[in-house]
Amino acid sequence: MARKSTLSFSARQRVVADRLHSVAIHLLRRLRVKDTASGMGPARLSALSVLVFGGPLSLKDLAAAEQVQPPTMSRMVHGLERDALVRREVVREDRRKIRLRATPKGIRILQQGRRRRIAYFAEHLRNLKGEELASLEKAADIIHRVLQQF
Amino acid sequence: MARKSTLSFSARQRVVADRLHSVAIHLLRRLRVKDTASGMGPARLSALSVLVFGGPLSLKDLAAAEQVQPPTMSRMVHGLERDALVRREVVREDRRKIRLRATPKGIRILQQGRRRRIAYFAEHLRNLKGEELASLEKAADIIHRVLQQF
DNA sequence: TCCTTTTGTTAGCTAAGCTAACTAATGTCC
DNA sequence: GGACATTAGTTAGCTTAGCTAACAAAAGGA
Repeated sequence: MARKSTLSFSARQRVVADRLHSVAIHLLRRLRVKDTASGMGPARLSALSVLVFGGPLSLKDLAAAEQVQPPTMSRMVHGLERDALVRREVVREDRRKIRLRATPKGIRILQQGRRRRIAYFAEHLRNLKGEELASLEKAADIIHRVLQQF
Repeated sequence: MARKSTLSFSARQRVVADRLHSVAIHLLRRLRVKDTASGMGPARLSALSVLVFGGPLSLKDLAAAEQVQPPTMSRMVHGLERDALVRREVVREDRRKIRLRATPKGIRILQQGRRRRIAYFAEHLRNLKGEELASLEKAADIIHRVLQQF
């Protein structure tokens, strides 16, 4: 532990960033296994989750939220509509736009998948002590705050 | 804070799992932006990183590490070879197998990309207090340990 | 030797990413 | 009101990444 004090402050930030980056990647890689049950690819799941948790959006806004170009989202929405997970509504004030909304079926399927992931992860937290769980909770809050100022 | 004590232990595990899951997704989504500079898709970056940090592997093992089927990895390796990021070596003891190894160019490009991501993330940790940084570090260790028993 | 298993590839499909070029609706300026 | 520019979404056509099925070649074992 003595070595820690020899690290400059900014080097320590890099170390922490590196470790969190690494565990985030590996965590999501493990949890991804549970998504195959939904029958949807990760891109669709992610787009659908934006609509479910963030409310209706235009195609352009949804594309931006997913960091994807409009044509890509256009086709993804087609697939989601075909499977009745999303429906489009006309926007009377601006008839160029479309309003994309998750259907009840879309909401249900997404939440089931989410529950599967969370349950699987929570399983593996069972052996942690209460104090360790508290550490994780605190870290989640800190990262959440950090992300807001990105 | 009083409400916390009304949660059962397993409910608290689910809450923590949910929050960590959520911040992990959003963190990686932000950092992904920096990967466009590498000119490689996420699948290639990820496969290459396994070779760089984990050493040479057979195609089958690399496919398993990436949770992908052998034909998928076969094509990905072709692309990586074409760009001289990976090379294949014969395994004299078993001539069915190939040994995949990252080239110096592959190593360099991957490490540059990784540095970009880490630096970008570390930037945003600058405003944290030392105590908060320590919380994040502790959490990363705990998650790392949890992942090992998946 | 002959059969089985293992490793990797090929063929052919779908989904997901991109840019370029288009249509339709809206906004602006005279 | 008409001409032009801007904005929203789609279409076309390309690449990459995922899959299964079917195959070839090497290794292993009866």
